[in-house]
Amino acid sequence: MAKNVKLLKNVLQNEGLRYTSKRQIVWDEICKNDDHRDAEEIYFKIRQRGKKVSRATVYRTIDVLVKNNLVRKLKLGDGRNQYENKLETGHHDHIVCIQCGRIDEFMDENIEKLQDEIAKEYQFKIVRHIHQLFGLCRDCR
Amino acid sequence: MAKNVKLLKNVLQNEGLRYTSKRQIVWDEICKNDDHRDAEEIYFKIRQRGKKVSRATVYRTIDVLVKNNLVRKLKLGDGRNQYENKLETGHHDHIVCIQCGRIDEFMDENIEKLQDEIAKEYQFKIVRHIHQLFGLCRDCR
DNA sequence: TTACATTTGAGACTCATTCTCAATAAAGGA
DNA sequence: TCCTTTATTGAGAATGAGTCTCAAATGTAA
Repeated sequence: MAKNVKLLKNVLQNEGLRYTSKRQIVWDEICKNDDHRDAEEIYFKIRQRGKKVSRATVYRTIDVLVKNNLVRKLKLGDGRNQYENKLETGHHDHIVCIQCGRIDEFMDENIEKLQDEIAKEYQFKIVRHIHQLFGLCRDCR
Repeated sequence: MAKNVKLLKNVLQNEGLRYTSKRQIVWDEICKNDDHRDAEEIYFKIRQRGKKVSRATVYRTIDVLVKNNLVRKLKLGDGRNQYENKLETGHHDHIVCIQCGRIDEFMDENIEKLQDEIAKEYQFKIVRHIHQLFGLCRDCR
């Protein structure tokens, strides 16, 4: 957990922000779970654990973490955005079951390369991408 | 334009909905432009042309058109969703400039194939996908 | 510990989209 | 054409995720 403290301190320093207990609580909570959760779930889990951080601070902290690459923001386009920590996980995209909500992760080096080629062809300098497959998982089809 | 009438009538029949002048006005407006526009722009353009369709009806009609594959809904995740008609355009994905908002379209058969393989691997039956590249276009980099 | 600047929380606010429900319009028969 | 029934429409209210406000709380440097 000391690693998480250091990571957060770096990010905050980098942004010219203060290291605070509330921010640490939010970042800790996001690290406690490798799944995808929305801001509300994170907010509630924190309260459930007996700590107090306001919804506004949860959102504000997540923004900083996303901007600084500690957290991945998943816009699935229906309702709330989802968040996951990027601690050990390398880059990946998502495959989502539209029935049960299950989210798996995938990563394909070849697709990444093809993307780079497309960017070159269109003369774009890519800074991020979204690649999401939606369908029915093995249990729902 | 007779084609657009027929297409709409088919979709509405298919959905058990009535063919109405308002719905035709919305669909016509979406067909008049091959770009990506949000609901508000479509709504305003219609009023500008001297026709009257309420915002609610614009949204409701677009939903039907999206559901029935006449319109593609683009969720870029910042503010309003965008829509484009799918008339002559085959399947494609989008490459978006985060500076000027420019949206180009791309399509790569190989990426599509790789997606299919991923779906097979994860035992998903894919019904749709989102693939968006975000970056700086040639004029903004 | 002081002095100052930043952060926090509660709830107001935003804004795209959806909902409500009375008024209007389509469809099919007589 | 004129009803009758049923769906559609519009104006504005409601929704809901996320953002903003500002006074109170907390961090920081000296």
